[in-house]
Amino acid sequence: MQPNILVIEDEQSIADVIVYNLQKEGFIVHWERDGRDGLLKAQTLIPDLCLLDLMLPGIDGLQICRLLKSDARTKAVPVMMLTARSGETDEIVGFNMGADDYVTKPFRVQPLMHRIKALLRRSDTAEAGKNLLELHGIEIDRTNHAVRYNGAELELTPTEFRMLWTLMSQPGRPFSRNELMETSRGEDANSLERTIDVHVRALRKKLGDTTDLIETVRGIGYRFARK
Amino acid sequence: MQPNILVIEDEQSIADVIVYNLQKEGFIVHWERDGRDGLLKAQTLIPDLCLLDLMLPGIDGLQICRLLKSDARTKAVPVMMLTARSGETDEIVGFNMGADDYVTKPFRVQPLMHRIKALLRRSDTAEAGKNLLELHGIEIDRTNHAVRYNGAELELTPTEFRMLWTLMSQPGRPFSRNELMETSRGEDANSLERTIDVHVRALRKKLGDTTDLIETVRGIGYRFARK
DNA sequence: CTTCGTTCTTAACCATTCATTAATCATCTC
DNA sequence: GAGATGATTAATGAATGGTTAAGAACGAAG
Repeated sequence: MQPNILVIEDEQSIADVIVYNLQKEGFIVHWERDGRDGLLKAQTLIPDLCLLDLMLPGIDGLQICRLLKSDARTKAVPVMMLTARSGETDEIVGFNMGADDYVTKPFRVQPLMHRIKALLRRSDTAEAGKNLLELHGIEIDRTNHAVRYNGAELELTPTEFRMLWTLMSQPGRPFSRNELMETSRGEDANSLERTIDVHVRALRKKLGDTTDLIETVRGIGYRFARK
Repeated sequence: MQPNILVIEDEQSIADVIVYNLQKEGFIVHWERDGRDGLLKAQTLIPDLCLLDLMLPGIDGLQICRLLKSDARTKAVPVMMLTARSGETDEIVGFNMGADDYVTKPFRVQPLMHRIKALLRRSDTAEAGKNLLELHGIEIDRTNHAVRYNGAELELTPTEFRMLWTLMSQPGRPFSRNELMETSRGEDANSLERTIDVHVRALRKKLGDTTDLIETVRGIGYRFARK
């Protein structure tokens, strides 16, 4: 299972450390340095966790957090706040704003990683089934990294697996090729659009070409059939 | 079976809520309000899980946790920390002290219950009750540090043994190389990825190369075959 | 303290699989 | 029908995993 983590942090040096370590832990990492961009990203990507700096250009972290928590789509995304100052109001307000946990700068990396994992674990069990999606006889299981189609196990490559997960996580919603690539590969997703087509082709083939569960939305991208 | 849960918490109001809800879930609940008493209780009772407040009269929670984890009898008891403030170093140390999970106050009851159950589930196979696992003719016995394959005793090195235990504790779930290394070597697992491959290779060889009980999950890690 | 044997790790190399690209064909839209 | 967009295929190169052997680290015994 490789959860998507969105990091919204303007300080390059801090972001670097965080991103590097998250990647080392096997997460797919997305980094936005501006508050507004971060919010937009969160709403399209719907990450598994959002790591959010309190002080940001654009909008400040609290605003973002509040907006995330009041939007039905992102309501369930656990938010970990990164606050510059320890103590006082900032922090307390952080919790009223709906942040699920927070860490004060300066922080050490290892504990931060632990807490991120703990937070993910927490939200996993809380809304059980977040690691298992099922629709149209397709079952995708992130815990066991397995896909079954009408009971039969399918062998997917890592990229295919992540793309299918993305598509199935929001059935009916079309994803641009870029979005698809980013949710499966993270930040540094710079490939030609045809590349994604090839992966879709492979997926369709493995799912059996008969019923097209992955639909093409001309001019936009692809989507998983809702019904 | 009704697991024993030891709650060490000095605030009456909080303890009430926790105890009430745990009982409602069918657990046998023990409550100590003082740190020192709690420690003694833990050592005599050996509960299936210990819910531990960070700030306590007597000894503080971290001390207790550390003592629990350094005592052979209570080493395996999963500890869930209850911390007053998030973000502080206190907490961060909490993980270094060996706590298995933690929750920050104020907490909501339902998620706490979920996480307690999750922690129990996790440690059922991994830690507490079970010291013997059996699957596909392989029998691994932690008390005697012995492995049998179709009756025949296998000679495994310590690392191989721990890795096999980890893998078999959750058949079907793939473990990243990092996870595998951490569970067999502890926190500071700092080795190349090939190192793990070498151990897997050795394990596979000893298990007989014919049927691959340890499966490779490309891009993720390894898992023990579920079926 | 040295020696020996075991176990763990590293490094180097090989094998396989996967992602990407490019090239060509098909289909849709205006 | 022309231009744009998507589908398909095969080729390549990069990423990933497998394997082996050598030597570092550790511990036990002399």
